[in-house]
Amino acid sequence: MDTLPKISDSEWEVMKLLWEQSPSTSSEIIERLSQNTKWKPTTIKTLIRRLVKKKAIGFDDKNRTYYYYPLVKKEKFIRSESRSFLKKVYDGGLKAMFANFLEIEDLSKEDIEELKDILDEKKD
Amino acid sequence: MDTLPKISDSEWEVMKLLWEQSPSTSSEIIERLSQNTKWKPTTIKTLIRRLVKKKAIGFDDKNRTYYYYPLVKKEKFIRSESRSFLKKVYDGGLKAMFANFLEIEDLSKEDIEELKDILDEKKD
DNA sequence: AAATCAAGACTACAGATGTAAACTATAAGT
DNA sequence: ACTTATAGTTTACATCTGTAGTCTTGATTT
Repeated sequence: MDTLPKISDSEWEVMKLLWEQSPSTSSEIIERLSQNTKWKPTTIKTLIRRLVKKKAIGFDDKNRTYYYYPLVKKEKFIRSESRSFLKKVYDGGLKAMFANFLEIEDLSKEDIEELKDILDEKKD
Repeated sequence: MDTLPKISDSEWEVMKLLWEQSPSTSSEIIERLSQNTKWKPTTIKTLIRRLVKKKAIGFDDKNRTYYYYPLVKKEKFIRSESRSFLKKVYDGGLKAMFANFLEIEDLSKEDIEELKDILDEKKD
């Protein structure tokens, strides 16, 4: 497929779990999401169902229990999401965006060094 | 105010115009937005109206024509939007985000140097 | 003064989203 | 076999979004 399905903010949480660990059953997903959110199990089931409908995730049916897994690669998603964010908020200005993040986030000296290293690698 | 209103993607386009140039009349906004979008004038008027309702923008009424201007500062918005993006997509991992953007976007050597300078200043 | 135009207000309407309760069917325990 | 717990399905419902048409009213033109 070429066009990535649109994933809502809440659905993202489910995707992130599955990208991190799949296949997972819905109870596992519910279990883990309940730790960080206040969502009721049915809410999470709805999210799962919608992701299936959007073809963002699939599942294997092993005697009545579904094992869910992502159908779209994390990288593709992150890339697309990152691009649209950059465009929407910074009008595509990567440097402006970087500068802004450097200002609004607290960075330790170590972080700063690491970031410089990352930048250096790019300069090859 | 403490809680920023939620601004939709389309509404952002209006905000960006007003942050850049305000006050503006609706015809000016319509005029300028029509260049980059396919929105009908009424669509744009709806966006403006919703932003007023959300208290993201305000207006002065000068004999039947409204002059709109932002009620929330660009910086606050960008900051909040940036933070939630970082959290949602990169789980708050600034370094991961940087590395990823450097991969998918192009930065000139000069840009990289500038960013490193910013980092150095940060290190004070 | 009558007709017309422009700006804003009101109405519309389908699809997405957040949030969840109710229902169903099956597997498992007693 | 009967009850119960469980996973999945259906239904719900208000709000937000994208997208726009219609209506009203004061201003402008003839």
